[in-house]
Amino acid sequence: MKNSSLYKGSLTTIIMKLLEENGRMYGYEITQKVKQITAGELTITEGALYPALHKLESEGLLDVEVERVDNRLRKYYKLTESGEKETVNKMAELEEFIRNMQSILSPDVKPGLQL
Amino acid sequence: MKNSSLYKGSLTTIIMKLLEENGRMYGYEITQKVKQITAGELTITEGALYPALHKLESEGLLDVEVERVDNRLRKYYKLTESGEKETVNKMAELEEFIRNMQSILSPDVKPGLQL
DNA sequence: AAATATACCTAATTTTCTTAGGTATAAAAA
DNA sequence: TTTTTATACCTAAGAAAATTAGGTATATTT
Repeated sequence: MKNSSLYKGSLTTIIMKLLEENGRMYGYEITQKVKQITAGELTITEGALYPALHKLESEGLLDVEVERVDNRLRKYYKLTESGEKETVNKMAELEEFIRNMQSILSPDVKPGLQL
Repeated sequence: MKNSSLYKGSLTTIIMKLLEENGRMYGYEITQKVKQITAGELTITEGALYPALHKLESEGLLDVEVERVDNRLRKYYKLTESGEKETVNKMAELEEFIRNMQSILSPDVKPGLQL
């Protein structure tokens, strides 16, 4: 398999975190940034990315600005105010998720366990 | 939401790791163990669990033994040899996944970055 | 001239999960 | 004693989120 099934359900979180970090980004830029950050280990497919961006926009979490650069279209996305709030929640969920998965991975390091 | 969408795609990994740790377990026991490990934060629903167990069995990764305890049926699952090998892969994938998500979460702590 | 990179998109299908049921026994609470 | 909760299994319909496999178009590199 290319990407492990573990990445299922994480795309929205990834998009919002990148936009929080970088202010505004366009779709293709997001795919390249993820490749770079993960040293090529995670590839965001366009068939997943674009529908996800459109959904976030329709939910009012992202705003779009279309620009023409080098005679090619770019759709820049940025977080709305509501999107920024939701990003905070997403980050808390991600941290909790990682903690819980690490607890399963390392059964002797349970949260709150006295050693 | 009950469980964050981040857990999508992680159920098989969780099941196999628990079976690797505990030798053999039955379905209900798995749901309780996950609740316990995650301090109630993650709830495995039966509608997800049982189909997942049946799929792993049909793929030859799990073996089943049915036992009657207190006049109730229990289906004990354990890893096959092939299942044990696959669990090693799953654990590697989980560790890589966590590393990559942490890289996105903490953009200043990229893997291999000189600090 | 052809291939690769940039940049957007959608539609059909698959995977995985949620929701909402169902059956049955045992123990605890009202 | 009746009802609820816990134990223990199950499935089917639908939703969510992805994969796969296309499509269009321009710019750059081979």
